Amino acid sequence: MGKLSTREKIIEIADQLFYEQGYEFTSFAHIAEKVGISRGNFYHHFKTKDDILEAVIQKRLVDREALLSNWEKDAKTPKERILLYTRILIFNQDKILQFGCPVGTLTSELSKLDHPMTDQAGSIMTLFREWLKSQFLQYGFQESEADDHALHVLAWSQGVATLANTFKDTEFVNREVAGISQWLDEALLSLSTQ
Amino acid sequence: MGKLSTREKIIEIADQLFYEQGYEFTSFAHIAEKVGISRGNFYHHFKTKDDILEAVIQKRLVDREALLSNWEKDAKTPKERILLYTRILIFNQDKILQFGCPVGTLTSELSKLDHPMTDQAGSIMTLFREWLKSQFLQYGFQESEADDHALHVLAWSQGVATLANTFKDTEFVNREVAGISQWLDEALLSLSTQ
DNA sequence: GTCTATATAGAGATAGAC
DNA sequence: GTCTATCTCTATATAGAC
Repeated sequence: MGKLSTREKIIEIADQLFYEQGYEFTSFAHIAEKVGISRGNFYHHFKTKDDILEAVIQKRLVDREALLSNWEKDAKTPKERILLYTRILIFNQDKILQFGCPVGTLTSELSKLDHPMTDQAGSIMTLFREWLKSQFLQYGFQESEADDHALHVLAWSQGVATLANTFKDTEFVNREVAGISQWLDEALLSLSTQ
Repeated sequence: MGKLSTREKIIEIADQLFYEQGYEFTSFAHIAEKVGISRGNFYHHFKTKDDILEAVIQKRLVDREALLSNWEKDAKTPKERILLYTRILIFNQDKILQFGCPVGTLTSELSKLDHPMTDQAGSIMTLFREWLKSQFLQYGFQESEADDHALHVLAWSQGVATLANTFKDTEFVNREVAGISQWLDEALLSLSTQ
C-alpha cells in the first residue's frame, strides 16, 4: 500500500484507538499524538469528532466489503464461506480476547451514547447479515429462514466474542467455533430431508 | 423497601446511568442532578469515580445473587431454572433492545478502558456461569462439560442481547430464546442416551 | 450531611502565522 | 498542510461555611 496521506493515517489510527479504547474515551490529542501531528493540523482534516467517526465507519465498511469479496473467491461453497466468517474468531483471537468484536462493541457504545452515527455503525453488522443470508439462500432456504440463520450465526459469534473478552479463554472460542460448524451441518442436513 | 439513604440513591441512579449511557460518559454532575443533590454533597459519599463504580458492581452482584436465589425457589427443575435465566431476554426486552445486556456491556467497556475494576465486573458474569454450571451438574454432567454448557448458554444469551440492541428485533429474540430451550432439550436427551 | 465556591486538568474547537 | 496560541466548556476533585 505504501504511503498513506495524513488524512488516511488519522483514520487508521482512529479506527484502531476507537476499537482498543472506545470512542468516547479516545481524544483528539491522543489520535494526533499517535499520528505524530499537532492538534491544530488535526482540525484541518476533520472539523468534529463525529466527522472522524464517520470516516472510520466508512473505512470499516469498505474493508469488510473487500474481505467478503475475497471470501467469495477463496471459498468454493457457501458452507466454506460461512465457516470463514466464523473463523475470524480464531484468526483475530488475540485482539478479540483483549477488546472484543470491533463491530459489536462500537455499535453497543454508540447506542448508549445515543449517537447519531449508531445506525451507520449498525450497517456494518447489516453487511455481514446480508452476506450470510445470501450464502444460506444458495442452499435453497426460504428468504425468512435464510435471514434467521444469518442472524443466528451473527448472534452466536457476537456472544463468543463477548465471553472471550470476559474470560480470555481460547479453548472456549475453539469449542464454540466447532459448535457453529456442527450446527451448520445439521441445518443443511435438515434441508435435504425436507 | 421504603426510604433509601442518599448513598443508596446515588448507587441506584449511577447503576442506571452506567447501564443506559455507559460508565465513561456518565459524569458526577449528571448523577448528582438526577439524585437531586449538589456535586459537593456527592463527594461526601464517594471520593472518586472508581469508588462509585465499585459500589455499583457490588450492588449488582448482591441483586443478581438474590435473583438466582429466588429462581432456586421458584423453579423445581434445573431445566426450568436455566430457562428462567434465558427469559431475562424476554422480561427485560425493552431495556435490552435499547441498551444491551448490563453485564456484558459494562465488562466490555471497562475492558477497553483498561479499568482496574474490569475483573470485578467480570465476576458478575462468573456468578451466572457458576450458577448455570451447578444446574447442569445436577443432571449428572461431568464438571468440564457442565462448565462448557454454562458458557454456551451465556454466550448465546450475550449474542442475542447484542444483536437485539443492534436490530431492535423482538421476534428474533423470541426465536433465539426458543432455540436455547430446544438446544437444552437435546443436550439433556443426549445425556440419557449415553 | 448538605451547600457554595473554587482549583485544576483535559476536552473539543478556532484563529492566524508560516 | 502544518504549526502555536488561545478560547470555551466540562470534567474530576477540594475547601470550607452552614
